[in-house]
Amino acid sequence: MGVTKTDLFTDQQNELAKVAKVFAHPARIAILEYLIQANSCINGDLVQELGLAQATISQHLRELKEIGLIKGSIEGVSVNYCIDPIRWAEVQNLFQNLFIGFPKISGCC
Amino acid sequence: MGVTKTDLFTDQQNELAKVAKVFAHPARIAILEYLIQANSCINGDLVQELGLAQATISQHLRELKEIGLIKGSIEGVSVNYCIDPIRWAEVQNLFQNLFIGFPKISGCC
DNA sequence: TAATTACATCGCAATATTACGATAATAATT
DNA sequence: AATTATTATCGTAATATTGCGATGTAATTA
Repeated sequence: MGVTKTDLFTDQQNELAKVAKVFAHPARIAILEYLIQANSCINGDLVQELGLAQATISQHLRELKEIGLIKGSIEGVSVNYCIDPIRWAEVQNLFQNLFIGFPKISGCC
Repeated sequence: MGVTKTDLFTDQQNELAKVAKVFAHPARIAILEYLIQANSCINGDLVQELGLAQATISQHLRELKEIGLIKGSIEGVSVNYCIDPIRWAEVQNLFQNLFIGFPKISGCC
């Protein structure tokens, strides 16, 4: 079928999966890492940096924006993107909460 | 096209994206959360718990196994699955390293 | 050995993702 | 107003993912 049965799962599970999906592409990881070190950048910078077409970068930026990880502000003729620190911490906690649920002490099998 | 241009990115970026893809489905999150609280379980438990078909659960288990997050050991006629603590910590670090790269102090835009 | 139990794999249909050329939209510049 | 620069959106082709019935496989039991 190809359609996820979201009604079978909790809101938290669906939310974490949706966020993880945004991290599930190396171009979006690369964009985030570039934003971390550059603090902010425009679409054209990323086209230069990553070697993907402008339309493709724009599409990845939209997905990052839709999940709230980045924000864009119009800066003259271009759009300045940067990480949203609030959302960033929120997403960090989402993953953290899953990981700390399994303490490494318990060697089961 | 539909095929990711992995050659444009670093091994680390591709690895993190590949791991994130495994987390990018609520059923796999649910399986991991179930394993955290139950310590170990068999395929049939998850079919009962999640309400997906046996073949579907088996497929999700394979993806979790392929990335190394879980291990399965034959237990009579069934297979006992549990989280691999070593790999779990490794994956936790992969995400952690990305998140701590952006300290929340820097309010940019 | 035949039947049973539990899981993996195959094959398929429905849907989603990825990449990009073409084109539209918006703001600055001439 | 026309041009330029930058980004967003549309449409499309190629590929990937999701879910499940059907079938295969391996170990246990009758």
